[in-house]
Amino acid sequence: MKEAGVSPNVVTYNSLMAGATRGHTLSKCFDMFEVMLEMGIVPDAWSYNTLIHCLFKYGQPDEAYRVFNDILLQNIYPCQTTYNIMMNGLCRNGYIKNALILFRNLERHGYIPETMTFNILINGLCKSEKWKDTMKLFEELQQSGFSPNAITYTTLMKCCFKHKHLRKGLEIFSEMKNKGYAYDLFSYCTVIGALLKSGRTQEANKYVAFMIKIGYQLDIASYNTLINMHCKAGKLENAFNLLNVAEESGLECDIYTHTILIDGLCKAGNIVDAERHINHLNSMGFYCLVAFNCFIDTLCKLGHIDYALQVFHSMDVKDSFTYSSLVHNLCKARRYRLASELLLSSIKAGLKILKSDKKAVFEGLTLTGSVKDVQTFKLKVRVAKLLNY
DNA sequence: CTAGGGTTAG
Repeated sequence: MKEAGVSPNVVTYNSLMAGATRGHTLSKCFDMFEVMLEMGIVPDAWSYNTLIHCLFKYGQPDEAYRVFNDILLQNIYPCQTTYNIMMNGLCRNGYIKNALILFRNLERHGYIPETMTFNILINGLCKSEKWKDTMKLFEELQQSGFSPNAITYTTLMKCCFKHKHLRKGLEIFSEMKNKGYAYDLFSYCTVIGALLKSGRTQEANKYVAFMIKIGYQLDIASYNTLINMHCKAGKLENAFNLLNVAEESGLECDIYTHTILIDGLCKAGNIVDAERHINHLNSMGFYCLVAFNCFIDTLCKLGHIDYALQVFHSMDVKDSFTYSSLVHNLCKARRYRLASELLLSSIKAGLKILKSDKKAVFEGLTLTGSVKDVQTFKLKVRVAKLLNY
């Protein structure tokens, strides 16, 4: 543009800011905003929307809120999108309450929310495990004059599946189909994924058949779902064949693809290839925590707990799955002392622990340790929890 | 410029 003698305007810089946000750089987005100011170009609502979105996306809710307040003081009027971005950003940074307060305040000032606004809040409520409030808002959406769409239904379904309400989730899928929103690839992947996870292979196959019949252009996420289906059935060869099909159609496999295949290899008992695949990923600079978790869990189940511990200690990042697999399997192997130490470490790391793991450790210690040991351990757990909250 | 899908433990 510069060479052609064309001067950039506000739209040019808005585009650059949006691109920077997608390309994962907060600083670049800011740079573009500043260059725009230096050039004497006046930012518009779009510029601020993008800036606010970028700040939320990269975990700076306070700054985002400051920018929002700044524009209220200027002559720039926030639009529907501004408010949507605010509510979405608040939800994603753990401020669902504030998002709802903003929503209700806006309503009082005559703001009419659209389907997307509801979807943002429904998603936020789902993620913060508030099922009743979620359904209340869903009711509100239906009475608002706007209609729920495929995104609304998929969000609700995923929330059901996450909380093991498989039947309720399938009911929502039926409702969605009856209302004519079923021609949607995302919703099929959600349903199939949930069925596979709960071991309902037959039903999963049924929906896969529907999905194929509709004739969607499959993307990598849907291929991952199908590859997972073959892995769960123990048909590794089919899984790898499908991987080839995906790659031949120009798709690039991602971290999910690798993880699904590694888990498939593990579950098929092929720990040699699973480890090879993990090392291959590492050598390319990918650290895949979930794949490590699958590997550790399988090692434990096959009785190689000490090797699992070795892998565990070599890991830079661990999560509740990593700890839980080891704690559970150490208990099964009656190695309660070590299990209790790991359980304590995970609490200290601020991770969520399973009731079943805690129970197994307590019962194991009670069975094999002295009463004093058990009491000391309980005290340590309590202290660790207090320090976390 | 903003909303939904796909991977692991129990």
